[in-house]
Amino acid sequence: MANTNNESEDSMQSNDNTDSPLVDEGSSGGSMGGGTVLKKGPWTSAEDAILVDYVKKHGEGNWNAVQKLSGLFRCGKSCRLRWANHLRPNLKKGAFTAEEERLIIELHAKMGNKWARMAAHLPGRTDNEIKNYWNTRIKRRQRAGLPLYPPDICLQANESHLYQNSGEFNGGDSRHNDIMQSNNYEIPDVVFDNLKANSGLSYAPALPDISASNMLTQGLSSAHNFNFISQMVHHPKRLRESEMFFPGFNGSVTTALSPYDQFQNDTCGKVHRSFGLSFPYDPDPNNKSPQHFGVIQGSHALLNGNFSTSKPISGLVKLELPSLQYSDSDLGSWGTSPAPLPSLDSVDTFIQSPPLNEPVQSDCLSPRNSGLLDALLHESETLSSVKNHSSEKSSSSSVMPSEMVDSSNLNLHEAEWEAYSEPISPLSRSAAIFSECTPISGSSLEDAPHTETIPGSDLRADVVEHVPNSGRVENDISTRLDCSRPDALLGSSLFYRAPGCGKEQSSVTDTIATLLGDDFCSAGGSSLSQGFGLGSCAWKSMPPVCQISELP
DNA sequence: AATCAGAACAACCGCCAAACG
DNA sequence: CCGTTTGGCGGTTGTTCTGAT
Repeated sequence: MANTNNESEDSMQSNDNTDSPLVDEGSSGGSMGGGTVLKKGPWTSAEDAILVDYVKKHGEGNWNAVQKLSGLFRCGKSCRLRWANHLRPNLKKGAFTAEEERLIIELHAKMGNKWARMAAHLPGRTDNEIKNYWNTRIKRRQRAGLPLYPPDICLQANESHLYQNSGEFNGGDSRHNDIMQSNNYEIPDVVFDNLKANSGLSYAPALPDISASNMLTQGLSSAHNFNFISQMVHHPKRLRESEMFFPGFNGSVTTALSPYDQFQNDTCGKVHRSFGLSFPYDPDPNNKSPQHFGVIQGSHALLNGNFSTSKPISGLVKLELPSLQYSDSDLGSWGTSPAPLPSLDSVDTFIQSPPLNEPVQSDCLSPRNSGLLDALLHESETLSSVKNHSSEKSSSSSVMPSEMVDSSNLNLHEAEWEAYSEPISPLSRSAAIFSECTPISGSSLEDAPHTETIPGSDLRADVVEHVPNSGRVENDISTRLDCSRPDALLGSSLFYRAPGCGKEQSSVTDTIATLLGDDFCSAGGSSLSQGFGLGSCAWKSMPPVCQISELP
């Protein structure tokens, strides 16, 4: 800040007040605005009072008039910010709740750094709060060597980022590239590097079937996403304006959110499902409702979450590969385990410590923790089967539940997509497009809740069965959400280095090829293979997709 | 008790787009 | 149609607080 001294309005207000409550040049670096010295730096309570009074009298807006009408020596911008972030009524102060945190992550996975939009989904919260929270979280995870998103949604997150890069998401706003980069700064090294370096390792425990399916879905949907993107590329407006991108998501979620309480009760569940992940995502020790995670999401989430001690196995390795191959029983165990999220510190510790052998890691939360090697072997085995099936892909009833779900969902949700899409929105059409890519993830997500009560062993079956049949709105929403993520491709990490959509995409292709080659080839069921194993189908479909995206 | 690192928070800056004249 | 103003958004920076060493 410009001024080092002052008080933060609340605690230090007194000093400034001694003089003119409004102008305190000494402490705050002032700026000349039209000859007047505009105060900068922390606001004093006196200033706040003036601003509040001003808004009461004149209402919000016309912030530049504040100085003239109220005598407050602050620029309009500063006034607006102060009002929006601190003085505005109905502001929710205090730490984010577990639900909010989870929602933020989910939203970020879908939207990227669209703080304002995200704030719209969090009543009483400001974009600045969310931004700060996120940035802090990023730092934390970066430090911990963890991927930006929980394994469950990691791919989704990447997709969203990719999406942004592609320009679709943000309407080609160059700024988003920056955002992406900012986000990616972490992902690339962590995820990407992990992919290559750790291809051999699988972070099996991380993803339960569901999550795996999600990931797969993403991978599968990625192609769709590209298509979507290519179509969407033409939209001149910012993404912001086209929120309908996620008609289902925004609509349902937003509405649900309005009443926060309701949101917590109802929406959360929906959202979680919709995202298909109920990831426990955040290592945040603050999580107040572990039960949440423990149950639905928890089933995967927590456990698979980055936090599970089991995951961190070999350092950064784990990129969150989906492990669909896990036995249901495993899943069940996951779901049931109410274990609290490990703190980041613990994570760090694991990372630093080597571990495959460490029994400790394996056991705790993650189901697969019994051993990475085991997991790898298991995965490799599965992988082989997966590959076989993958060729047949989603359309067929492959072994992969996720795929099944996808295919089923594709048709299933299309109508709903449209329904959710804004009639007005030019993008409504996009909804349909998305619907095509309907993701498995959605299904997985959705099911997560369902499976919640169901024994882990039944989980997969459940997914398969329910998804197609269920016309549940929630499920749909979730599906949409996933679909909505046009950006979705497997990992922004894959793309991040290449600026520009076309380049990115092409680079993606190359990267994919490389990854496939290295990773898939990597002996013994590489974690990647498993990660993409599911997605092997998706990968296969990728090339065409890329080409499409490259089209003008 | 002192120091340091990290987290959390607040505010500013620059850019962009819509609104307005 | 063009230039200016205004509002909004996202990124960055600075300060303070807190916990660990």
